[in-house]
Amino acid sequence: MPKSRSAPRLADVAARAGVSIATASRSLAGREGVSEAVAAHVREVALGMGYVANVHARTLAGGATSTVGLIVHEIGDPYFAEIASGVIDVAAQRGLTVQICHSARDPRTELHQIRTLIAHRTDAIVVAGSGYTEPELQAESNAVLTAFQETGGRVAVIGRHHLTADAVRPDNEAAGAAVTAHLLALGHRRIGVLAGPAVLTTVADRIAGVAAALEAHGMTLDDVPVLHTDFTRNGGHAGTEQLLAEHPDLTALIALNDAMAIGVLSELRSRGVPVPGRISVAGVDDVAVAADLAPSLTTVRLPMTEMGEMALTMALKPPTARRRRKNTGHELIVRDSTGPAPA
Amino acid sequence: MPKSRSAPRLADVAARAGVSIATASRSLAGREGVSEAVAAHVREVALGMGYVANVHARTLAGGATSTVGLIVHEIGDPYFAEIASGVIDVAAQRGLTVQICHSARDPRTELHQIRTLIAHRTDAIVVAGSGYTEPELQAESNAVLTAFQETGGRVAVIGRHHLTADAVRPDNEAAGAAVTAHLLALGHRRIGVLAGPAVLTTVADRIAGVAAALEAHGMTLDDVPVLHTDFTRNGGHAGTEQLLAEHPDLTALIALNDAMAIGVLSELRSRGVPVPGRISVAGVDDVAVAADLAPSLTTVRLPMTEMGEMALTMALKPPTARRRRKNTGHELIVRDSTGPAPA
DNA sequence: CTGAAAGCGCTAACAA
DNA sequence: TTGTTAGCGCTTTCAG
Repeated sequence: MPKSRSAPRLADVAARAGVSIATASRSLAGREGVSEAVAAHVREVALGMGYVANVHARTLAGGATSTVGLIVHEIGDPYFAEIASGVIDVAAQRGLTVQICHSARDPRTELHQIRTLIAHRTDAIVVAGSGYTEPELQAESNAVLTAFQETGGRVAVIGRHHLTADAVRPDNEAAGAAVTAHLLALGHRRIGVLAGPAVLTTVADRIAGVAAALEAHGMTLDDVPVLHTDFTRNGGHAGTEQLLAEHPDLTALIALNDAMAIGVLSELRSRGVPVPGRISVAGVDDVAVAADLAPSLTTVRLPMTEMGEMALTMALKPPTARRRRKNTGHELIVRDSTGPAPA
Repeated sequence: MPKSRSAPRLADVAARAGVSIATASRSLAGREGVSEAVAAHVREVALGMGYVANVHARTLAGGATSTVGLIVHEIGDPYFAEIASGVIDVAAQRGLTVQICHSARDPRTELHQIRTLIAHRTDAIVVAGSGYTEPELQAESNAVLTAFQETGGRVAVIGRHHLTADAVRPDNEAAGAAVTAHLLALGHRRIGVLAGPAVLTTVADRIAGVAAALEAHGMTLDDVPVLHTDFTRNGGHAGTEQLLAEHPDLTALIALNDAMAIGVLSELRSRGVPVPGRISVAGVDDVAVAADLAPSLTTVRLPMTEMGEMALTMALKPPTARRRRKNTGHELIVRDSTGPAPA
């Protein structure tokens, strides 16, 4: 790290301005108890010297910290990139900086990253990756985060986690139900579901939504093939191949996120299968490019950027006795990738 | 920030282990001068107490910060998200954490973010956003970064910046030349260029490549309309409209990044213009979705993830007397959005 | 091999 | 209104 020899310190500013470091500190922090004239002078001197307070010293001394942590599965995934964008903007607005870590969809890595963030004494931690259906997988993370909160740390999660913290809850079940209902309304009955790992609550919840919509039409989940693969483009790609091999008569494919849906469309196109003429395709999330695919993708919009904003805003609020919970909205976006079931 | 009362400190570990804090520190840091037996015991006690060193105290005392900074224009842009992914992975591999800031394509904001990162005493700073053609716009940033480097900080930039630092240089000019040559080879002569803000070096360099390729065919930049709009999907969208209004006879459109190209394709599709039948479209970057658009996008691949990896790796190496420079490769990826010029 | 003690730069009582 | 001073938790000489 920088051998801070030579980086101007508060003491240097104080000396140059001819005041004590206490006065300098107050002036720079804009705190009470300094004559405006002196304060202005100090600020000017500091500016002239290019003084920037050492965040570590400030934090250690009990001043406000200034960083928050964000854990995503993978920032290259547009879903998380959009959430991150929201988090970063809210943070910047409040003079905070964001540390981003990858959990790589692995609970052990997630735990490790949580520990890292805690070591950095971030003011708050936002866990944006999906939760896990098995509580044991997050038990240790929960213990660590609970301890963190007991010492004054703030935590917010996005999604359904087995973590004791405030939460932003995407309408996953409603989203799953919405696409399914849409397809059913179009007359589809032979529907295939491409799902991510069953261990993710996001996947489980969306499937629950699918089931609910099916039941409203007198069907059950047993009537539709559900394939669990990676929650990525490749998962959608490979899954389509397998699903169609086993069920060549499917007329619609639901991908439980847009990344998978993109893989589905790609696979279908390379096979020359008309969409939606022969098979309709729908996703969930409404990532930015969904509208630009061809055919444009029917999906359910989840407000990712806003979810990031909400999560950090929530985390930064004074804690309440009870955990807060905030549901997102969702909106079915019908585009060109879905159409009536072929006769 | 966490009222660290109750978060175990080194002193607590030392007390519990029955040693001095100096010994505890050495043991935990794996430093010389402690009997292996004692060291092991201390580590065990620390683990048992869930002890995690306070990064701020450690940094203040002269240890390494273990965080690096990354400045991108906007993380929601896939180009930067992919770079960030590379940076984060390399960082994680070395036990470092990454602070990400948005510069929003504004030099003043960039300067502010650089200051912020320096205040955080990050070990290194990676500036991933494009540079500016006007040196004055980055003069202050350069001064600040130079001072940072003089105090031991490390800096690497991606792109052509007026900043004194190691640099990863995307083959922007070659990329611009490659798409242009490709289109010319297909017989196109009435080519329109959709460019981002002229003030960005990325844009300037890619245009220079376009010019070079044109000249190789006995043409010049004056023979093709160049429109400067936003370096985003919307820029491509709006730009297409304007360019076609003024030059209805164009047979090919070069967008200087894929985000714009996506906007171009979208606009063309909504107008019912056949691509590439009537107009060919090409981009630059090869973001992940380029292959999944319809028609799939002809573009030039720049290894974004790898660029992120290279930049941080470079920044983390011991500094050399001369600035390092590393060029990326590039590869023309011909897909379905380009075809022979209509007769 | 181990411990005591002096800071790192800043904030926040407490004095003046 | 301003200055003095005691830490914040850790690393690192310097003694023992």
